[in-house]
Amino acid sequence: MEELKTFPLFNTCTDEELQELLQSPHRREEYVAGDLLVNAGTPCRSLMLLAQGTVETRMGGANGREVVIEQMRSPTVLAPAFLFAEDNTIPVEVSMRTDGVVWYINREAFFNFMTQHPHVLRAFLQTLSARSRFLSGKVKGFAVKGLRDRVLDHIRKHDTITNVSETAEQLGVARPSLSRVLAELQADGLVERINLSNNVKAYRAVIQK
Amino acid sequence: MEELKTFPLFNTCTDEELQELLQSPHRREEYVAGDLLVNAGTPCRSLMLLAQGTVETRMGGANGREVVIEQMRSPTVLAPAFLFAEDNTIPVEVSMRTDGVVWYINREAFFNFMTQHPHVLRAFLQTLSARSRFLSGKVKGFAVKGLRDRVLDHIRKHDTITNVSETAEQLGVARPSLSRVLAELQADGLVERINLSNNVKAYRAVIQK
DNA sequence: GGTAAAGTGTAACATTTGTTACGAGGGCTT
DNA sequence: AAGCCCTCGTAACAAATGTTACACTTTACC
Repeated sequence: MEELKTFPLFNTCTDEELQELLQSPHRREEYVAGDLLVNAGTPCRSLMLLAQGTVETRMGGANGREVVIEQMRSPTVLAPAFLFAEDNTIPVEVSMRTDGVVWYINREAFFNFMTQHPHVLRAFLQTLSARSRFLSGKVKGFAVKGLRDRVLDHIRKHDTITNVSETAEQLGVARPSLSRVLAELQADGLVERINLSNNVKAYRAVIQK
Repeated sequence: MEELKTFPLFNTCTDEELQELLQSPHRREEYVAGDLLVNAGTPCRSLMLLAQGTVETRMGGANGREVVIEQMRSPTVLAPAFLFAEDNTIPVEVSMRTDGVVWYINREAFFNFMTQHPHVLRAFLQTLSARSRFLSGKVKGFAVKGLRDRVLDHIRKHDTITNVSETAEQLGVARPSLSRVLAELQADGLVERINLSNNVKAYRAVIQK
C-alpha cells in the first residue's frame, strides 16, 4: 500500500481512503525485465499502475519499421486514456525494460472511488490531460519540424546524448541519419561534444546567448 | 438549451439537470466563418462546446510550414484535454470554418456537476479518451507509415477525395507530392478516378477482393 | 460569352532521409 | 596481448518528398 501512496493520483489520499479502494478487486503483479505487459490490441479493463520499474511503449508498423514512442518510469499510470474509452483496446505494445511491479485495480471500483473523492478525480483528469499534451507535442514534432529541430528539442529535454543508437530509435530515424545531423549541428556550432565525468563521450547543446 | 442536448456528453441528462448546470456562469457566443476561436498558447479556463458549425484546428510551425490537424463538426467538445490540465494552455489554433455557435461553461461548476452526475463524468472521460486515441493514431500515421499508406487510409476514411489541394494540406504534404502518389496508386490499380453524380471528379479506393 | 481565378496534372530538379557497407576505437574476456 | 563485441563516424548510393514552373481544365463572375 505504501507503493500506491507514491502516485500523484493518490498523494492526497488518507490511509483510510486507500483501504477503502483496496476493498475492491485488485491484484499486484511482479515482472522481470523483458516481460510483455500488454500486446497491441488488448482491451484495457483495469487501472494499471506501474509502481516499480521502467516500461517501454512501442508502436509497431506493418512494414517492420518500429518506433519507440516513450519510456516511462514508476510511479506512473499506464494507458489511462483507454480505461474508460468506448473502444478500449490499447494501440501500443508495452514491455518491461527493467524488473518491476504493476498494480491492477478494478475499473468500476475506481470509477466509483473517483466520484466520491473529487481530488482523485481531478488528479486522474490531469493525468489524462498530460498524456494528451504529450501526444499532441509528438504530433507537432513529426508534422511540423525537420530532423534538425527534433534533435535539438531532444537534446534540450535530455541535456545530453550519450547513446546515439538508442536516441535514433527514440526519434524514429536511422542511426546514420542521426549521426549525420549531429555532425552538421556540430559544424554549425549548435552542438558540442564533451567528456562526462565518467569519461564517457556525449553531445550537448551549446549555450546560446 | 436544446443545443446542449445534442451533445453525447449530455444526452443522458434530464432537463432539470441541465437547468441546474446552467445556474452557474456560462455564455453562448455566435461566430462567423473565419473567426479565430483560440490562439495557440491561450489558457483554457472554460468548457468549450461547439454547438453549431465546423472548426479547423491548426498546429503552426516556426518555419512557416503549417499542417491542418483536424476538422470538427458540431456537436463536439473543444479542447477537452486542456480544461483540467496542470499546464492548460492550448497548443493549437482553432478557427471557424463556417458560421457557428460556442457555449462556454465555467470549469469548476462543470467539475462539480460531473462529480454529482456520474453518467456525465463517464461521457466526459470517453470524450477525453477518444481524443487520445485520435492523437495516438495520428502519431502512428506520421511515425510508422509512408505517404502511400497515409493516403490510402485517408481515402478509406473519407470514401473519396474531391479536393486534392485541401487533402494535401490535411495530410501535411505538398500538393504535387500527393498528385504524384495518387497517380502511382492509380497505376497500381489501388485507386480509381470516378465521376460523382454532380459531375465532379473524385478519387476512390478500388474495392479489393 | 469572355475573362480571371482557382484547381489540377506533370515534369525537372533540390533536399532530406534511409540503406548498406566499411573501418576505427573502446571495453571486456581469455 | 589477442580476440571479440559493441558503438560510432563516415561515405556512397537509393528512395522519398519538397520546390518550382508551366500548361491545361474547370469554375466563378461580370
